[in-house]
Amino acid sequence: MTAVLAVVDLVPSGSAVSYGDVAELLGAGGPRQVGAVMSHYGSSVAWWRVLRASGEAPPGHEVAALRHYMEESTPLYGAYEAFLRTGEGRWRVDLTAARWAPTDSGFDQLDVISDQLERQLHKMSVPDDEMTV
DNA sequence: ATTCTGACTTGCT
DNA sequence: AAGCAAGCCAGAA
Repeated sequence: MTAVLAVVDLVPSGSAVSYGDVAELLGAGGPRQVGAVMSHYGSSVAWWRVLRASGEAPPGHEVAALRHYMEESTPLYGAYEAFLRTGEGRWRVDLTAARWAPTDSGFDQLDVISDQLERQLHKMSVPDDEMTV
């Protein structure tokens, strides 16, 4: 799960990714797994930058998320202002515009993260004496 | 081992 | 646009 959180940390302010994107970048698991992690440990990171593929904020946190989106000027659709005031109306994050495209350094980070994850999955501990293969 | 559940997705009405 | 069914993956019961 630390892997998921690590990926979320990579997403810059003003942009976002879907649960599925994270799973893909991670090269393991699926959207539901990412969602599960976020629901339990998401509070320690910028959770609002991970949302449904449709652009809807995480269930039960739409108001808090919207405040963040407005602060970060994340691309939005619809009557979000009205929603903030009255709680009525539909709105979404414009993922086609906000979706994060990993930078070069970002890819490097992702490699490291997915490596660690895989190692963890295989439950393989690296012998401290020889790591050369 | 089997069944259930969910901050998910996609495709089809 | 909105609802539904089926896939999907892991962890919990």
